[in-house]
Amino acid sequence: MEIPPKFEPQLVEEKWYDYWERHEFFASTPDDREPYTIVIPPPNVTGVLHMGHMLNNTIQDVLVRKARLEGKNACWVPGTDHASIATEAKVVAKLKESGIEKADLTRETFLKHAWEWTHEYGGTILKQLRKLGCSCDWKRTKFTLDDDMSASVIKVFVDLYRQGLIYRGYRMVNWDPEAKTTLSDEEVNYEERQGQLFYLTYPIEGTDQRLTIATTRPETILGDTAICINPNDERYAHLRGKKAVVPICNRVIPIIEDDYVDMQFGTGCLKVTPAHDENDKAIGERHQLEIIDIFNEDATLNSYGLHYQGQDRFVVRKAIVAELEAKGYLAKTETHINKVGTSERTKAVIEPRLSDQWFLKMDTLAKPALEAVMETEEVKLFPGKFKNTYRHWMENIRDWNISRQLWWGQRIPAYYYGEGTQDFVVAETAEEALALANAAIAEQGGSKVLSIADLKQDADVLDTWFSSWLWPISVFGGILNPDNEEVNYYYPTNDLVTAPDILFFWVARMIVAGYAFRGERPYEHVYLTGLVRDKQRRKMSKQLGNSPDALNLIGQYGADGVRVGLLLSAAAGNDLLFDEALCQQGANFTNKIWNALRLVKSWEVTNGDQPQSAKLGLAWYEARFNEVLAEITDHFSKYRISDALMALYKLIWDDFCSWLLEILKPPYQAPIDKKSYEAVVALFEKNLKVLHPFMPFLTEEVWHLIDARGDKQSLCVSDWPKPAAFDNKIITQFNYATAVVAGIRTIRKEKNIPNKEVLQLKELHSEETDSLLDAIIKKLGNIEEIETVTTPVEGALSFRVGSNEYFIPIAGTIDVASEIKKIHEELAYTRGFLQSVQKKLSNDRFVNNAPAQVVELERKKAADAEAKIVTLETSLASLSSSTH
RNA sequence: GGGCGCGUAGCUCAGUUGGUUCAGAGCACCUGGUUUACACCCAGGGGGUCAGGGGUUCGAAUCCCUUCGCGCCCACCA
Repeated sequence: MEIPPKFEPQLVEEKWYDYWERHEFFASTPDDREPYTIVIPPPNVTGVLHMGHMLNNTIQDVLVRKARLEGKNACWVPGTDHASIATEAKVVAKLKESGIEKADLTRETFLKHAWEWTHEYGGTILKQLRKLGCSCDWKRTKFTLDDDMSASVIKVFVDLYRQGLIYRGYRMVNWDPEAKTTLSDEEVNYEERQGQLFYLTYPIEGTDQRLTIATTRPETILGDTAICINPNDERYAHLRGKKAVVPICNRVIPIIEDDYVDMQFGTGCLKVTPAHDENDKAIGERHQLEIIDIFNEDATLNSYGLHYQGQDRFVVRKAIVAELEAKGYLAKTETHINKVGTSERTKAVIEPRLSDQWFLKMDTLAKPALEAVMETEEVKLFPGKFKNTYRHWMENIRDWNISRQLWWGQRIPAYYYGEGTQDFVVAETAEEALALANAAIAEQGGSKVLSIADLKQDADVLDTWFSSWLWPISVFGGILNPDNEEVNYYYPTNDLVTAPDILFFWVARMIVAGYAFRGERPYEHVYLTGLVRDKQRRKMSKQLGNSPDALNLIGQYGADGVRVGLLLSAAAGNDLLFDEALCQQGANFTNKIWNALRLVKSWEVTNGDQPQSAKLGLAWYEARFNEVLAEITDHFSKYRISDALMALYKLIWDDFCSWLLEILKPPYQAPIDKKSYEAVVALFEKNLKVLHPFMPFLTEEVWHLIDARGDKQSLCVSDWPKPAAFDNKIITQFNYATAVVAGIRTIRKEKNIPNKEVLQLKELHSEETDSLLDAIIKKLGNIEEIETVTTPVEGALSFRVGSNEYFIPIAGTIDVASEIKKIHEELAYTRGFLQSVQKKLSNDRFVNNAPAQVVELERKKAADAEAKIVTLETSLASLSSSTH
């Protein structure tokens, strides 16, 4: 069969992916085997594949494919997330483009548009994952808004409500005026900004005195309902019990006293605006202050804003400062750095806002999740450094605001039947709610009987994370049907692979949910990848335009090349500095393996004798393979995927290609013996098995070409090589031989002796070597004859390996002076080394305190060095005498 | 403001409980090489006061203290 000179990824990737899918190799159903389960971190349904996804999913695919090869029942559940804020924002923007405002649509019409959008773009990212080679069980694909997924969310909400863990509260929340919804604390980013601190003077009622307060938000004075001083502040003793007048709106407000006020900051007088600041709200509650909300939901001012009504808060800030200054209320202005909260999604500045919201009590729920990571280690984080961060968060967890003022998501199953804020019931269906509502009315002594039309369901939807925290359970139907075969078999899952930025949003909450709803961890290991950054360490982002197009990369370097490129630089938990050059390295590696295939396939096979060199080389590689396999196994157990790949990369490139294939390579146009050929094909196949999780397409193609029996099963369901004991001695011996070969090569290079020119080698033993090695040295050094000598050879170039010396006689004159110089240098180094070892050995405290084996080692080092010095001195003497 | 972590070759990073010639790997770089798998390659080579200083120890990249530089997380100071 003719093998093309180059590996063309484009030609084989689709072929093999179709083949895998057609044969349902990725499909999983419960059986007797040990399960291996991963649930995908569901990407945004309307998203496209970016570098972070590529990394995450490549790692997951490596783990899943390896488990599959190991004979486990591997199940990787794919799916997408409805991502309420992000998706709703996209839909709103798209509608706006066609001239439609969300506000003009009914909820039903809007949702119709959103679903259309979802159906149009929803499959994109999953198709892209196929291009990357991801071996998901596609028939299991789930979407967080699927009917059964939503039903699970609603059931959990109702259960938690009935346990008293969900409550409705009038609270200060993070308000995103652009998305017009609340955000959880985790969705707010704080940034330092240069702002200004304004000192404003307020008249004191009934006097001509004034007091001065400092504020960063002068526009909020219109919502002031008190001035607060510290009760211990003697400076302001005269203000006690008085009232102040708010400038511009001329409202009269009390002056109150509270310990909260820091006498050192600003002027020591604090304006209190309970509607727009969490601390002020707390003070307001302590002192029963009035609450005046001056903003509309888009953060323009409402009627309390007087002549500023309808204008944006930041516009008003400038304008009101000017007005205050003009009217003599502005004492001074200082620059001031403060932290400003912004929305993770829309980047809008967050407005603290009081509103009715739904909350989930977290303290008791969080406890088992904290213990699972910190104490029992039922859940292990990789790398472990994230444990501290996790603990800190879980120990200081606050109640979770789970309501969002959006339409895209699971609607809160609370039904209002009366005018009071507490006149509601919570139920999974409207019918059930009706029954509950009628019962509640009867209990309150009412006689009215309601119909479903009288119930008003809460307008808000649930936070997206309130659905995704159930993901590992709900994808197996474990919420609705807790004892079903699927969830019992696949849950708990094995590994979760995700980025650290959603450790709290998602990972921690899934652990909470796992213990809360199944009494068990959701997964055993959490592998936290780094963030993908560019070469300058900048985060990849659309705005910067520094994020390469994922599919373009695959087109350019092949899926295997991109996978290798990503993995090579992705130490767990470290940010990954993405450089396209790494994909090139990956592509080069595919080419290297391809050419190894072409070489092996080019050999003509006969029944001739197996050369000694081939026999030895094969035995060595067998041992070496097992040694590296053990290393790789160890790396995998520590989730050091990048190190596992690098070990394999070097094994194949250096040991297999550069050493073994060169040893086996028959002379030009000569055939190879059958025994060696079959052995090398078997070893090649073992390489492919271990390499398959990293480079699935290339390895599958080579697998079918290397030994084209025609009936061969797919590599992805073959078997992972069994770890085997290996012969350490042969590895040591072989290393000695390679050192001799390297010595010969160095001399060839230094003296410009072509590789083609056959040389003689003389060996002066001081330590015994295995003569079997000679075959390898001869072949790779292009040596005709190796002769053992007992005295240094005159008129020859020399080099040393260990304490043995090698001589290569060459025609023409030898530069004796440079040979002597070389030996002098080696001698100096070895003497220095011996001295430092002897110093150690003559130190009684070392000999007495160090472990015996360490001391023994030092003794051996000394003996070896002494032997080498003797060798060197003999050579030197011989060279010197030859000059006379 | 509090907490956590990092600083090793030009770059990205390994270096487990202090002890093999422990100062490493990959990439990059330098030199030479193309009739006979691969120039997407082969062979050879250079390169680091392990951030600085102090200490513990027979012995420190590794443990302790300190200085400098950097990153992340948490926090209501107007």
